[in-house]
Amino acid sequence: MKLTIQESRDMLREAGLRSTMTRISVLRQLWEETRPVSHSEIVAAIQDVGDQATVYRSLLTFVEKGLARVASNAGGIARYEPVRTGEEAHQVHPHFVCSICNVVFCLPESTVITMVIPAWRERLHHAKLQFVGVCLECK
Amino acid sequence: MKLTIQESRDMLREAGLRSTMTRISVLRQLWEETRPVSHSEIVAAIQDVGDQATVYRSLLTFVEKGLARVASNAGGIARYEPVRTGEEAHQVHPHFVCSICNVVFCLPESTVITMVIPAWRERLHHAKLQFVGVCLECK
DNA sequence: TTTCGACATGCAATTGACTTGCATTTGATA
DNA sequence: TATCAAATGCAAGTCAATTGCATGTCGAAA
Repeated sequence: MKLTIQESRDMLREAGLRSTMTRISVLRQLWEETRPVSHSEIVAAIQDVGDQATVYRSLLTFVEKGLARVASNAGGIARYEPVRTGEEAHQVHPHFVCSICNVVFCLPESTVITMVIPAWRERLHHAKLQFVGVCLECK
Repeated sequence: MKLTIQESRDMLREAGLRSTMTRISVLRQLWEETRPVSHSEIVAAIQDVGDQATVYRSLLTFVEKGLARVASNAGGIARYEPVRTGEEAHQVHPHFVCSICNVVFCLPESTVITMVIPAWRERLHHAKLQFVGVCLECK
């Protein structure tokens, strides 16, 4: 799902952040991808727009402000995805991780059904469900 | 759950590995812990028994041979846990991750109920369920 | 629209977990 | 106990992540 520049500006403003070239580019890139992407992938994708340290700090800020989250740390590499409005905080968002190439992609919500017993629900404000296997490419 | 030295030797032998001081220490340490531990935590725990590179290679080997697995990469740090016999490959093993201090600990299986639709079951040979929140210490 | 201060950036350097090369040592089989 | 593939110790290298600091810029107020 793509984001217009104006939509990006609005989201940043709403989060209390200044609109800068790098931030807009990073945010749009996150929304353009269909899977969680790493810092270096974003740097490569928006090359010439902002330094890697700036991209890094943008991502940190986005996570802090709730515009993005770390979807996975598979293979020791953080992968980010946008937080879309309407997503329940405790909702399980399933990902598939290839144990060979470490690619991460989203699974349809309908792939899994998960329930958390009520006593824990409050304490688990965000859930990550990660399935590890071998992707079709590596197979 | 502790492991005797003899039990450790047996497990290593069964996995086709030589029994060495470092491996026995690492394996026993994994089983002694009640939560997944990082490479550096193990190095600290078994100090004087083996070099960090050896501990590292032991862990890699254990994962390869199915004696251990990476339970989490939270915060970019790999945490290992022993694979106990009888654990189904596709069984969901839930962990709690503190979003502040990154501590990882096991949740009782009964905390969550997860179902994977049959069409995907084969391809998802190992599942990781990770709940992110704030631990009591950080609260 | 200009000014100004806090915020954000670019660059370069550092950290720290992870990983590897290689000479030496050692477990376990013959 | 002789043998040698496997395992180790040491030191060095890799790479993502992180930080310090001087400079640049957004955007609210004048």
